[in-house]
Amino acid sequence: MLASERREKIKKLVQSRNSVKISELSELLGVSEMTIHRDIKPLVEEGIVIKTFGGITYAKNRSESIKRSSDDCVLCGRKVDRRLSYKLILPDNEVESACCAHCGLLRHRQLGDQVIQAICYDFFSSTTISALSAWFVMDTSVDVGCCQPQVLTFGRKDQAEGFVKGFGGRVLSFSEAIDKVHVKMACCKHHGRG
Amino acid sequence: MLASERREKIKKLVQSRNSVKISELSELLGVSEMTIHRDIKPLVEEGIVIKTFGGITYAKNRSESIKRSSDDCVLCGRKVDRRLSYKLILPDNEVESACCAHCGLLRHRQLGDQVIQAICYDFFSSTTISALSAWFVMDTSVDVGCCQPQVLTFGRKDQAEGFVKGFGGRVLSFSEAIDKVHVKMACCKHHGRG
DNA sequence: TATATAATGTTAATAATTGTTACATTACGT
DNA sequence: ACGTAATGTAACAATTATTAACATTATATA
Repeated sequence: MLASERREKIKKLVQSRNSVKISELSELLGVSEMTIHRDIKPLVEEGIVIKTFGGITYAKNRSESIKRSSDDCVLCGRKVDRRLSYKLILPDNEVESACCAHCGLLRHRQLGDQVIQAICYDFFSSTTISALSAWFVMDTSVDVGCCQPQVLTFGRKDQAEGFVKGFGGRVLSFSEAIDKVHVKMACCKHHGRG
Repeated sequence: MLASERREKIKKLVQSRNSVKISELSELLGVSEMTIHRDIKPLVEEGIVIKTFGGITYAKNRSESIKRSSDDCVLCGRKVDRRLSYKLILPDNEVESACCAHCGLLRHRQLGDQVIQAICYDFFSSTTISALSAWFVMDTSVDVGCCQPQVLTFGRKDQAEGFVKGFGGRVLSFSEAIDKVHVKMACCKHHGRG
C-alpha cells in the first residue's frame, strides 16, 4: 500500500470512528507504530486531528469547535442581527448570541460568573465594545423593533447622553442595566407577591 | 480504550444519569478507582461536574446549552410558530415553548414560581415582550388558527384596545389572563390539529 | 548495476499513564 | 463523641506510549 493511501485511510478511519489508537492503526494497516506516528504528524500539525496519548481523535473544524448554540437568539429565538446583538463568551469555546441587549442582559444575569466576556456593538458605529464598559439606553422613544423593554448600547457615554437628549430615555451603566432589565422582566417574583 | 475516550464517556454518563459513583465508573470502564479520580479531577476543576463523597454529579446551571425541551409546544405538541409563541424561562437553563399564549398561560400556571421569566411576542410587531407586562386579547372574532380559547398578545394596551374595537373581544392583564384561561379549562390538546 | 534518496523498521532512552500500597479523611451508626 | 467502613490522597512501582537515533529496505535514476 502506498504511503498516501495509508494516510487517506487513517483520515477516514478517524473521521468515522472519531478516535483510533496508534496500536490499532499499526495492526490494521500492517506497518510499525513509528510509521503511524510519522503519518499522523502532518494531520496533527494541520489541525485535522488531535493527538491524545495512545491515539488520535478527529478534530471538528474550527468554526464548529466554537459551539454556537445556533444563529438564533438564545433566549427568545429571534433571528440575530449583529448590529443589535449581544454575545456571551463562555468556557469551552462556547459563544451564545442574543438578538439584542435586552435578551443578552437577561441571559448574562442567568449565567453570572460563567461569562468570560460579553460583547455588544455601538448603536451608531457598530464597533465592538465590551458590555461591561458599554452604556445602555432604555425607555427611549426610538423603536428598533426588537425586544421590549428595549435596550440600546453605546460605546461612549456622551453619545448615549446625546441620544437621550434627543429621543428620551435613560442612560445606564452595565450593572444598572442588568438589574433594570431583570426587574422589568421578572414576572413570577412580582406576581407572587402582589 | 483511550484515556480521552474514557473521559468523554464519563462526561456523557454523568450528564445522562445526573450522578455516578466512582466505584461504578471504575467497574464500568475497567480501570482503577484512582484512575477515575484522576479522570474527573479536570472536570471538577472546570466546574463541569461537582464532586460528592463517593461520586460526582453533573453541574447544571452551566453554560453548556439552553435545553429547549423541543420545538413543539410543551402542552399540546403543536409546531411552534415564534410569532404566536409563549416561552417560559426556567431554572437550570431550561426553556419551554408553548405554541401560543393559551398553552403558555396554562403551563405558566402549572409551573408557578418555577418560572423565572415568561416571554411572548407583540401580535403586530413581533417584538419580544415580557408576559407580565403584556396585554392579552381573548374572545376576538379573528382566528389565527391556533388553540381555543384563543389568546393574542400585545405590547401596548392602546393597540390591544384598538384591536378589540375593530374585531371584538376583551383586553386582559397578565394576572387576569392567566386566571381566565385556567377557568375556561380548555386544554388545547382537544382542539389541536397536530 | 550502482547509488542516492525516501520510506520504514528497530532499539533504547524518555515521558506519560495507570496500578498498588499505605495512610488520611469523611460519613454514619451507635 | 467514638469506632468503623468507605472513600480520598500521595508516593512510588509498573506499564505503556513517545521520541530520537540509527539501521534497513524500497524506489528512482544515471
